[in-house]
Formats: sequence, C-alpha cells, structure tokens
Amino acid sequence: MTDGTKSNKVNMKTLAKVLNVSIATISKALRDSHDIGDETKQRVIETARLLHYVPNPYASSLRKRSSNTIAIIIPEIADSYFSQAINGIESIVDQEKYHALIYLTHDSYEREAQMFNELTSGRVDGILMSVASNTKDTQHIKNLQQAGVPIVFFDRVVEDIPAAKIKTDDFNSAYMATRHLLDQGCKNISLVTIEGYPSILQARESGYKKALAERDIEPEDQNIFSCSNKYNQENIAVLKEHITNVKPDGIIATVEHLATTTYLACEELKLNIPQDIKVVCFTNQITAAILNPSLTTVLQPAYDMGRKAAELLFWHLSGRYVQMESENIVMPSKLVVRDSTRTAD
Amino acid sequence: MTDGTKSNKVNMKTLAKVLNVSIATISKALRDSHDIGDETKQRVIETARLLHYVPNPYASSLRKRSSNTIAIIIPEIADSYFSQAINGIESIVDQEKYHALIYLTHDSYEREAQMFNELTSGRVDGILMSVASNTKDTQHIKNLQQAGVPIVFFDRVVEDIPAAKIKTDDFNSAYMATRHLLDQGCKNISLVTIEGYPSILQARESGYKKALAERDIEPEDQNIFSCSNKYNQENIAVLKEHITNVKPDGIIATVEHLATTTYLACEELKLNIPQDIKVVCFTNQITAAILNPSLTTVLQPAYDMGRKAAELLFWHLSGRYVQMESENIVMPSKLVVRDSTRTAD
DNA sequence: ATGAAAGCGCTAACAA
DNA sequence: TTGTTAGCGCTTTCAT
Repeated sequence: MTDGTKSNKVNMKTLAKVLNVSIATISKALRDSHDIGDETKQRVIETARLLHYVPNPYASSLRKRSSNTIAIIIPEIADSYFSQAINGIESIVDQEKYHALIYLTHDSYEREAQMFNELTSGRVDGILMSVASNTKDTQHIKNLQQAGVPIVFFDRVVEDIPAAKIKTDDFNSAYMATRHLLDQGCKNISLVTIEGYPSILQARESGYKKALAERDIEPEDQNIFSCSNKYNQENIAVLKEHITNVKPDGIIATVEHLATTTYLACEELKLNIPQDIKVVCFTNQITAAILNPSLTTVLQPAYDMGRKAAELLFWHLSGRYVQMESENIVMPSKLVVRDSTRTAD
Repeated sequence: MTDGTKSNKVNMKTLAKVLNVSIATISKALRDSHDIGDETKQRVIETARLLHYVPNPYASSLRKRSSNTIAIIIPEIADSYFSQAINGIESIVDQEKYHALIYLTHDSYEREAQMFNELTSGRVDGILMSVASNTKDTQHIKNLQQAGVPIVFFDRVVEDIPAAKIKTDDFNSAYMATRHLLDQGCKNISLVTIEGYPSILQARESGYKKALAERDIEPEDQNIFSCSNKYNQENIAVLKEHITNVKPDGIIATVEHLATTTYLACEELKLNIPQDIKVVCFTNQITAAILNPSLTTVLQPAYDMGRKAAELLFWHLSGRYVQMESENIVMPSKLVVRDSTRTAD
C-alpha cells in the first residue's frame, strides 16, 4: 500500500533536467555550497520551490551516514516529568531541524535492551534517555556507545557509564523533604519508593537518613518501603498495609503516581492529611496546588533538563563539544511547601 | 562527529563474503523468502546473529520506498489526554515493529503546515494526528494525502477531510455535562473553551445549547467564553473577570489546563466549589479524584483512541483495509461525577 | 535454489 | 564554476 501518487515525485534528477544542469550542481546549490554561482543557486532554489521539491531523507542519510534524527528513550510518557522534559527536548530538536523518535521502555530492561540493539543500525545520530527502573546490566548501552552513538542521560541516569548526565540532586531532594517533615513535627517518616533504580534510590535514601541522623533519629528498615509505580487498587492496598503496620506520621513519595495512591490510601484509612499524616511527593503535576489538601512537592526543572540534555547532545553532534563523559550537570530541584505538610498551629 | 567506530560495521556484503554466497541470497534468507533453501537460511540467520548484523534502515527505506515509521503530530504533550493516547499508539507501533516520530505543533498552524510539507519527503508511511487549534486552511493535509500518505485523525479531527477519524462525541459530552449541572440546580452555566477548533467547539456548543433548550433556558452569548489553553496568572485573571461579570453558578471547562485555572480563579474570588459554583472539566488527569474538591470530569478513552487510530492506520498500511475515508469512529466519553458538582443536600 | 546486476536518491571526490 | 562518477546498503527482477 505504499504506492501513492509516485507520478509527480520530483527529485534532483527532475530539477537537473528542467534546469539543464547536472545533479551535482543541484545538490551543491541546495546545500548552499560555495562553489556554485549565485545566479545558478537562485535558479535552482526557485525551481525547487516551484516544483515543491523535498529532499529524500533516506537517500541523504544513507549516503551521509547520519540521519538528522535522535531517539528519546523513556520509561513512560503519561507522567508530568517526562512529558515536560520532552517539551524541552523538542524545543531544541525543532530548532536544529532534527527529528525525534520516541521509544517507551515501560520500565522493562528487556525492551530497553532490544531497542538499543536495534539502534545499532545507525537509525539515529544520538540518544537522550532515562533508564528503565530494572536495568542493571548496562552492556547494551555501552555497546551502542562503542558503535559511536552519543548518549545523554537525563533524570534516571546510569552512574557508572561515561556519558553526559543531567539530573537533579536526589540526595539533597530527599534530605530537604525529610528535614521539612521533621520541622513540621514528624517523628516516624516513611520513604516510599518503587522497585529498581539502585543509584537514584540509594541517593534518596542517604539524603533521608542524613536528615534523620541530624536529629538523632535511627532510621528503621521498615520505614523504607517500596511498591510499584502504578495507580491502581492493588497498589493502594499495599500502601495501606504499610501505613497500618508502620503507622508513619509522614510520607515521602518519590514518584508521581504515588501521590494519588497515597491520598486515596489515607482516605480509605480515614487518616487526615496533614493532621494524622503529612505527605510530600516528587512530582511536577500542576494540579498539586489544587489537591485536597494541596500537595507539598519536590519539583524538578523538567523542561530545562530536557532542553539542556538536548543542547549537550547537539553540541556534541555538531563537533562544538567533545568531553561528554565529564559532563555531569546537577540542576536544583525545589521543595514547594503546601498544605499537605502544614502543622496544626 | 558521525564517524563512530565504523570499523566493525557488518552489512550484507560482510555476511555474503563470510558465507561464500551472494548478497541476494543473504537478503532473501533474512526476509525468509521461499526460494532459499532451509539449510542456507539457517546458516545465514546464524552468522547474522553471531556477527550482530543489524540491517541499515535507510538503505532499506530508500530501496523499498517505505520507511516503517509513522509520525504522531499533536498540539502538545504535557496533557494527560495526549500522553495517554500516545501510550495506546505506541502499543501498536511496537507490536508492528514500526517507529514513531513525534512532532508538536504547539497549536500553531504555521508549524503544522511546515511539518506536513516536510513529510512530503516520504519520511513516514503514515500519520496519526490531532489538528492544531488554529488550523483553518487544511490544504497542507490534503496535499500529503494526495501524495499517498494515509492519515488518521484522533480527537481533534478535521471534519471536511476524507480520512479515518477517531473521536469522542463532543456534542453528547457537552450535553451530558450541561444536563448534569442543570440537574444539580445550576441556572447560569458558562461554557469555557479555548480559541480555535471550529468543529469541536461548535459540537460542544450545540450540546450545551440543546441541554439548555430542553429546560427552556435561553443561552446567553456571554456564557460562552473563550480563553487560552494555558495555566498562568493572566489566564486566571481573564477567567476571574468572566466569573465576576457573568456570575455563573456552573462552569464547563472544555480543556484540561482550565481545571487548575478555574479552581484557582474561584479560590481567589472566594467562591466555594460546589456551593457557590459547580465545575465540570474535560480531562483525563488521574488526580481529578483527589482535588479539593474532587473534580467531576468528562473522561475520554484516550488510550483506546490512540490504539484504535494506530490499528486503523496499520490495517491500511498492510493492505488489509482500504476504506479509510468512511471510517468515522466515535468512542463514548464518560461523565465521572465527583464533589465539584455536588449539591448541598 | 542461487547469483548478477540495476538502481532507489543523494553526496562527495575528482576532473574538467 | 560545473560535471562525471562512484558508491552508501539494500531489494528485486531476471538469468542461470
């Protein structure tokens, strides 16, 4: 079914014939080469416009061994952080006249590995990625790097791979959140995370523990609790069980979907936020302000992170920049205090 | 900077040399052609695997004049409807071993038209799109169709173009929402929309008016109010002005970002939702349930719509399906009643 | 069942 | 300044 109306397909050959010049002249003129006369250039550009000539990207990519396209590889897309980050990425991709392929791993290592294998083909000139939660073996990523495809990580980075990385300070974010809850009088704070992400979770755990240690509180294993990044009844049940058993008076939810999960779990347990239990969540949702109660959040500069990641990649692609390995940019996240952590006073 | 480690680039030529067969044999064997012996096939597949052969997509696309990639063209991505729709699309794209390019129009006709022009190049085999709000002239879309690129519209469709369309029933959605507000005792309902989308808005307006007419209420022009699809202070101010002037006791917000805008406008005006004013919003945000108060929504089957749109496109692409023009699928949206439209009793 | 060869549309030496 | 030519890696007749 790919026949189409191939009748009026105009290519360089067509232009060459019409203008009585060689194909090479057309090619050079269109790429504004310096060894084509201004007058010829104009004629070529003009008739190209008239005949609605559009270059065939695949011919060009095959020949040049570069595709003017990048891949965005992320765990999921129905997430305010990632969708805002994509906006940032897109702003640069568009500006550079590139194209962006989007791939969702759904946090599956297998899918991620397969995608990377496929991308060995030269389909993209570079990759922007947030790694899947359960990716431990990172050989697939290293392989692609060795094949010469530059990679920039954003948010969910792989620490032990030499590549550019844009992230927020997970240690400090968790530290800020924990200290805030302590300041609000919490004595028994649970850190709720999701499975996977060894490096990120470790950093957040450390930040959490440091804040506790500063107040001479011994962290309990049971307060570090992990469930799935889903918003469903089962997850609510799991969280309810944790709350019932551990009876935290403060919860730090480290991923977006846990916000709704936590609120609903508390509601079902008839726990009042913030009186009975205070809640902080890592999320960029703009509705945080109008939740019941409004939600204290750790806000990441998603758009800017996406933009920065794309900028780094394009600097590298255009040769302006080389030391990708040493780029390790940490952007500040922000604690936005709202009613979900308010004290009674 | 696109040199990479081209040293170990293995292509069909490499395989042919290694196996002492012709390139044609390799090609056929890998595509499981019937005129290659089973034994040869196995040998080819085996060594391809061993040498980590991955076909060059651009060579293949150039030759076959089809790219195994589609374009997703949408106004924005930081929107729960679109991101959920993309999830649905991706589920099919992945299954069909296709690739998806993502393009954001930011609701700009100029950008949209330019993208379509670019896609004349044959970069994609098909397009899934939601049209930009201010697109009136649709020649760019027709041009691409005439060039043989199939297009499936979802959600924001262009009625007068013969192409497959997946949408929800805008007339009925607005009708349901309006009737619900009337049932809850509202007498002065405002329909808040955004600029653009003639066909969608007209349908919603009609549904709104029909519900009013059934109760013998004359719709007032001032109750149909349009602002921008932004979440910012200016937009809040504009909405506040409307509320102050028109004093509606019910608001139907027809796009997602208007939810937060409306809530904050009411808060600033010290209007209690739902006592002073009831609110319904067209949105798929999962946080609707935990807003203050929980928000009555018109929910669209975003994931299924994306999936369905992709399915239609691939049926067509694989020749299984031809009558794209007559496909006009309307999927039911759902009114989810919550506290923002609750009556006092 | 396998191979030779043409060519998809473009780029980039190299010649003229 | 312009043209000739040799591919990029793959698919696909058409021979054998």
